[in-house]
Amino acid sequence: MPELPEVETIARYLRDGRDGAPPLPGQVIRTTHLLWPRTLAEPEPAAFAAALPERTVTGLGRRAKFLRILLDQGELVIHLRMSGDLRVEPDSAPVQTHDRLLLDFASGWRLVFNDTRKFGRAWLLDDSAALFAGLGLEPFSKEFTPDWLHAALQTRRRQLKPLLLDQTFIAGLGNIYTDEALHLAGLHPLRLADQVTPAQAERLWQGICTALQAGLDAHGASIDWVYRGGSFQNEFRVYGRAGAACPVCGAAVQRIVVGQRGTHFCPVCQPAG
DNA sequence: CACGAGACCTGTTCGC
DNA sequence: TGCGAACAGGTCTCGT
Repeated sequence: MPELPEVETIARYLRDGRDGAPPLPGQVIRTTHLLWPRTLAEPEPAAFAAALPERTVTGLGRRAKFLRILLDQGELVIHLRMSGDLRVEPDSAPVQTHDRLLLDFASGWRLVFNDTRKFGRAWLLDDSAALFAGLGLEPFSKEFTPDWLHAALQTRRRQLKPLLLDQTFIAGLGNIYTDEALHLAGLHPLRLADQVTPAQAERLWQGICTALQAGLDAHGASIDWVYRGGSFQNEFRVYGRAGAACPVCGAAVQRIVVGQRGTHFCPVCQPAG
């Protein structure tokens, strides 16, 4: 579920507090409960349980789709993958189906990592540099420019859709925002990267920035049974709209499969070749 | 280097 | 109504 805008939205909620729940910074961990061992990528469960009590949350952050819970010593990194979600509630609240990891704070509040499909992972690290090594540029960084994008595209001979999903190229795009960005740019998802002109690269850069910012402004997208209050799903131009009218030209949105991912585009606004 | 298939998981929706 | 297939916001690994 979560792409950059969703993870960033969750990080902001955790940092600032929401719906009566307190901000996480300042919270002191009292104890942990690991309900599904494979959710913990590192370290071993015993070391994890022994290390966290008494540590204090000092801040929240995000790198790519990784959520960073900074501690007075080290940090807890969480990747929500397809179905993960985080919530803050009193530690007296009943454990829910698919809850995988609980952090109980001395204040009586609790952070819960819920993850239906069990793809999500958590790492307790002294230093996250190694985990983040190899990730591509952040789309909201000053280094991400039309010129950089055009030059980077020239070095790859890949279809745009899978390339934009590649986290070592640009970090944070997922299936929704990639389809939306390509539609905004008027570029076919199967176009080859090294055939993109400077003008087209600039449109793609703008499409990526516009789609991600719109997602952030809407507090992310909420679909199906995973709901967090975001509303970007109401603004989808092509994602999940196969057969419906393109908002620009009215043609029927097409769905194809690229790299095993559903891919949505307008055949008129995003011509092949 | 690029690509496709399979794995990891559970749940919902679709088609017959 | 029942039941299997297809599909879902992600990423890793392996074989070609």
